[in-house]
Amino acid sequence: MGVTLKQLAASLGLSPTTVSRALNGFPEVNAATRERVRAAATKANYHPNTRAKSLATGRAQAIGHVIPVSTSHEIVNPIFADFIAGAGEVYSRAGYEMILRIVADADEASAYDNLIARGAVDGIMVHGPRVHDPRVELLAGLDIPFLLHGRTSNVTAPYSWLDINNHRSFHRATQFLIDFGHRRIALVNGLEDMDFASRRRKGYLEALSGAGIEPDPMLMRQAEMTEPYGYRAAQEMMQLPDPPTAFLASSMIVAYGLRRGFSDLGLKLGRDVSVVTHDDELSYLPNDGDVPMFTATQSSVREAGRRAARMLLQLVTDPDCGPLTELMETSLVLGASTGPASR
Amino acid sequence: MGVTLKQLAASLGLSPTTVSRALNGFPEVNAATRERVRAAATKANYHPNTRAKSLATGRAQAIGHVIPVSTSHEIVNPIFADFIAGAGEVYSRAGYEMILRIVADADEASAYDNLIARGAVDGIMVHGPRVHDPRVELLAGLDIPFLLHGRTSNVTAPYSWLDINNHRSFHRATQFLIDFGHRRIALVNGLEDMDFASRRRKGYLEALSGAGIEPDPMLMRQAEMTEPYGYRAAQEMMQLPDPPTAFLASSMIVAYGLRRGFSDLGLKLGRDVSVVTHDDELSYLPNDGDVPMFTATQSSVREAGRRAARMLLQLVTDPDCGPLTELMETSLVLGASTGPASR
DNA sequence: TCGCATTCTCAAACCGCTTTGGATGCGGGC
DNA sequence: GCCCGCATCCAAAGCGGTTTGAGAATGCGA
Repeated sequence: MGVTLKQLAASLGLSPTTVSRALNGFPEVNAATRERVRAAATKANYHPNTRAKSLATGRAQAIGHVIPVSTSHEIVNPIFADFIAGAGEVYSRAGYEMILRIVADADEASAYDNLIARGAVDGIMVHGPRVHDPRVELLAGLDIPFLLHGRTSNVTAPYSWLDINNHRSFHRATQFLIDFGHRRIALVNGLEDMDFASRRRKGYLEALSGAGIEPDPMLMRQAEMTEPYGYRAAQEMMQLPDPPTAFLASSMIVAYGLRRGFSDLGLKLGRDVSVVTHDDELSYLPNDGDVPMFTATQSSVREAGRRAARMLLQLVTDPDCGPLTELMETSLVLGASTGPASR
Repeated sequence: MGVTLKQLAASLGLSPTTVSRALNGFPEVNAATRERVRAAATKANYHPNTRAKSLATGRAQAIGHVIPVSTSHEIVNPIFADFIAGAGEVYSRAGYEMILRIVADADEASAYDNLIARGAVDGIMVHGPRVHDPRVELLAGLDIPFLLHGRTSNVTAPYSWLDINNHRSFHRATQFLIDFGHRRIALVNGLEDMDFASRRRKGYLEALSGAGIEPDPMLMRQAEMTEPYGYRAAQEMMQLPDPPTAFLASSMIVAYGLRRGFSDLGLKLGRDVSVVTHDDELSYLPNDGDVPMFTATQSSVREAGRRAARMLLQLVTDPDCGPLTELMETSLVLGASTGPASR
């Protein structure tokens, strides 16, 4: 609907070639002409048609994000919003478009090759990798740059990823609770076929065994990370014959659920029972203030989005820059939700 | 990177024209030929290049979503994720791509005309409309179908929107509390330059005045809807000389904050103090069960996304189908957070 | 004044698809 | 036998840009 290059050229009495080169900064065009062209372009609100441009150049100038929505649970992980906000920032600055596909996880494979075969994107961001995730091999065979937010555990070939150190993070958190004298420590985890959750569990188990504590299956749960899940975990585990004195939560949302569970049981967080949660620093669930409400392993998923986007763009511009990987450490921030074991 | 139409045609000994028509279901092609083409296409994993196709047809087969992120607060409204999940479902079924732009609200205007001038999208979904929102007029002048999720209050010309009945919703909620004997009712609102928040406030005020209750500025707040905001509102308002006996919350997140505030004051929800909240039915904050935790004005934002997407696609396919509008009613669901005024 | 190297500009091909306007071959009615 | 209509297929012209390979204009030295 906008002005076309041809029209602009005609209005200036120049050829499309010259106008194109003028706008794209090629050296072989007179400085005065270039200025004249630039002025006319902004005046006419000329923007090159993306589709035409990318057809001609062969680059789509777009990155695809495929968000899986589990068909069984229909849950949209709230961290996507912040991650995407971070990534989006970087893309627009770099002149890239973000194209988003929401797919039921069953259709995911076809979503990728559809996206690629159609030439719609130059690169792909893979969300929510599972422990065994066929997508990595699928994408590796497809000859397009891609990057995982997270990792997967069954792939030997190198690939690009950005992840937080879930293992160390939960190892440290567990160790911290142990150092406070806790021995009955519960893990309220996300679904453990998700790679991040699986790593957290390993970190937790290693810390326990390092301290000679036998893991108790009654104290380990996994589920979709909703608030009521946290609530039920608190309620039910606290009624065990030998209840936990501390909890590890996989997200702030779950931690809120735990907190509500305790408060309904008349238990005070940080005194009667301790909680360490992972905190993705979602913008609407800030865990800050003079003393943050929760002791947390903290890492901004928004920042992760920014970094992941930058890495992926680098892979797109220079496909041979090799697999890029980044492991972000979390910080363990002391809040009001932890205290020494009382008994 | 995939097979091109030309290659496919060559491999079949046919012209590109025929192959194109065969695949697109034109009648002037022999049934046997068509089958042959189809078979070859699936075998070669042929997908038409989106950019080329849309260049040729003039339709982008894409819808743009512009998500404003307030520069001052850097808050990403969590409802976007669910709304977009709903819309995305509809788009993929209809063969449309969703392209997402995250923009600081200052740059929003330019984001729109950039998107359009580049011919990147066939339609635009407008998020988070404010009471006075220049975007509607801007878009109206741009000759592209668009639809607001929400409304704006300062525009006289008709435009397409899908909204929930915020006014009636909060009017009913307030009335419900009044019927329970509450007279000191607090409103913990979102930012009131947002249109939805402004309408909720009006509904609230009208119900109060209908009952002859003088609104008290001390009982009305507005801010970005975070959990700590709810917490502080509860803490501070309950320490007023004449504290409220009931609260209206603008979102589940705020309601959780309120709840935590009360519980820290030793007050029990539904007995000592009542809360009615709006519930967008976010997937990770379900308010259900035998007796939902909160009495709530309930409306699925996921479903809103689906409907809005369908409406927008209709506007795209038939631009003359006139401004489309839909006002979704919320249901007032009774939960455990409300009870008769005690004093 | 001419020749030649520099600048600057342009015509045309191309990216991968759709679509218009024929072309071809065949059978049937007259 | 001729002409027409129908069923199939195709060549070529776009869509709106970029890019290659030249051509025109200019400046300079000889």
